[in-house]
Amino acid sequence: MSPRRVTLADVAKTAGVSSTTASLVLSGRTKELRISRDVEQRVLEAAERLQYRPNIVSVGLRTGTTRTIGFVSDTVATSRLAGDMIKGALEAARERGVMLFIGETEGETELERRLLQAMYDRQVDGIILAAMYTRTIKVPRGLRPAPAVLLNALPEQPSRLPSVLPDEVEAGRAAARVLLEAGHREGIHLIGAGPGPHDVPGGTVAAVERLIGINEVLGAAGVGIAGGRVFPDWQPDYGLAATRALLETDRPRALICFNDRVAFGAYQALDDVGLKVPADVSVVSFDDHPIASWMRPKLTTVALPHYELGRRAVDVLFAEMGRPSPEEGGRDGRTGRVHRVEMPLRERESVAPPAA
Amino acid sequence: MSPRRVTLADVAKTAGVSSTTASLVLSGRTKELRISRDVEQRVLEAAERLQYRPNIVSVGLRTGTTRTIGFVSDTVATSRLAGDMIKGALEAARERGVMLFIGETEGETELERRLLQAMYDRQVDGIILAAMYTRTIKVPRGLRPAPAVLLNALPEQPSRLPSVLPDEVEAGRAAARVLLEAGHREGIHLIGAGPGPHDVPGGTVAAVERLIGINEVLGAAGVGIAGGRVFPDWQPDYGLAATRALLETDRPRALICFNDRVAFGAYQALDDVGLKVPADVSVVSFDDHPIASWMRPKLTTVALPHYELGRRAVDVLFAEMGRPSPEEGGRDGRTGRVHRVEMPLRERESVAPPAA
DNA sequence: CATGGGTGCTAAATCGTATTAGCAATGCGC
DNA sequence: GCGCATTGCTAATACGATTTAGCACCCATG
Repeated sequence: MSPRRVTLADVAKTAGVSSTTASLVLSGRTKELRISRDVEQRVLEAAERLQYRPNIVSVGLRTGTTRTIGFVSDTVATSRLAGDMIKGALEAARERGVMLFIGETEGETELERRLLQAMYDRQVDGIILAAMYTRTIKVPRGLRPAPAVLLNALPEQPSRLPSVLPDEVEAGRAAARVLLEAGHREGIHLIGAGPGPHDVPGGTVAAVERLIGINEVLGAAGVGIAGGRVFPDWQPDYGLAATRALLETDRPRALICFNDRVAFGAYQALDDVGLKVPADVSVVSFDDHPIASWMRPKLTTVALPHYELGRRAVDVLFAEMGRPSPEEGGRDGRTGRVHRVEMPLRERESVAPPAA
Repeated sequence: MSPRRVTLADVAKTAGVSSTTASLVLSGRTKELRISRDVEQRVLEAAERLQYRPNIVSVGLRTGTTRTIGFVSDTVATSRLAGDMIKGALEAARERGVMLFIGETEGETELERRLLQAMYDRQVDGIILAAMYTRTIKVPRGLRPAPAVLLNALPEQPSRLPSVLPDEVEAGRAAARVLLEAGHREGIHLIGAGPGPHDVPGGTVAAVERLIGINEVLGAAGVGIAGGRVFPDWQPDYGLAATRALLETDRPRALICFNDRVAFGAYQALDDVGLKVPADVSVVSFDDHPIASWMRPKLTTVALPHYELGRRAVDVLFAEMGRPSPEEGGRDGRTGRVHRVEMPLRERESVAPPAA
């Protein structure tokens, strides 16, 4: 039989004091409650010797705080990047001595409701509601009982929940800048969205915002976009098909692909017609998926900072937990803050000055 | 102020009974404890109307069971596949009404110890100890307090813990069979391990077992292995380099790559010298990483069943939790069972009969 | 009419901790 | 020698459930 857990009462007994005293000492309140040095030492020593660890379940019952937060996402597994987001959250949580519950909703409202319930039943101190690709989400009703943060998502309806998002507009600017700085002024094509601001796959925030950034920088330099191709899903085969179609009519000098999988497909199409990257065509992309550095030449891309997003979500959640809960009808009912996380440019080998 | 949670006492009061009775009814023990139909109805109705949900923290304190399990892995984020393992575990857990704590050890013993502590402090009912690539691990001391399962890992020292692993030997057989069935009898090269049984990257169980399976099937058919190349890490650039080196001296007819990233590199090397897959060289691989179906031609590979591994780990853990804890010195101290999960072959486009 | 045996419910203890309220002992002023 | 503050600790309660022990009532029995 496994030895029973050491309890506070055990510590108190071996130290020869009441459990009240033991509790006081172990929560470091000896000063304000005038416990003698001697007793303090005895308790600390007993706790150390018995390897005492507070039972968090009990503490949770007593205080209502469990040092636990819930991470609810639509999908964990769709991309390697999702894992990074969890990893970031995990590490930030660990630094604070907090554990993470993980749950997947598969995008189903009913599952989501049940999952949140299960977490509240376990008295989580807060909730991170994450989307695996940046999009707007319906904030579930009954997200009341604990502070919450939206991660990689914006609320469909105005909400007082804060959100943490990649800075996609700036990412768009960065991608455009890379091409400008290499000397590109014409033949710049978009693969995955554009050229118009409404030519985007359904529901993606990323496409819209990246387009804004791209247009802003290119526009300011007096450079036009030669063309753009939208398709429903940013996968390699679509990228391949779209680039192929493009090559039938145009001779692009530079491609802005809306993610690395699309760029992977674009590489294949360029290869098929004998065009070399970057000598003939420069390619810049977004996400920094692992394949970006497996491709030849290695792909220059603006990274989605998934790890950092996860960390920030925990930071913001803690700030949220610290603040007094918004009173009914209080003036704090303004919409939640939007935190933007920088998307770093990874310059590799796929961009070069246009050939003369 | 958020409305206080509904407690069992609230239900009891509105039903006009004691909380003992309410508890009895809600745990379905009305029969054995002779509660009247009438009272039963009143309680159920009250619970329904008040939307009562038991506080699991409280239940946890009272009964010691929290309907929570801990998933401790070395890394979550290294691969897309790791996410699938978590996903499988998550879904299996959800079906049983159990939540998952997630934690990462980064391979550090101290972190692992602290993580397990934190989980035990929260009274988890069981622990899944996972490795992100199949290997032997040192079972941490103090894995005592709750049932545990090894996932994708074998214990270094004999241990009574059960483990769940992909059936790598059979996977090796499958890979060899694919080539044999296509008619390959010679020029079969191994990229990533071999040709000898000890030519494996350090610590990988997968390489050893895959080699066994490959040798068994090829040997039984009287077919020899033309050669093998080991390197420390199964990444694309190593695959590229190894295949390049191979091509300088040999003209292979078929490649067995030890994972898809290696195969990705091998494709590049073959492409460089103008060899076509599968017309000139057949390629078969392991893992079924997403790129396997992005590559052209699509890669035939034996899939690592990560999702299924995750599910099975939960199944096995539950079986473990069901059984009485092994008494000190009981005869149940034999080594834990090893559960093998089938690795399904994904036949795609990279294998063809050898050219005449 | 005391005894005994169901029947249908409840009081109270328990899990391990935090916290409020208060108690005994001491010293001090007057 | 009495009141009063201060010091240093403890008893008791609460958190929200489960579970053990048992109580009150009714009916039948001899």
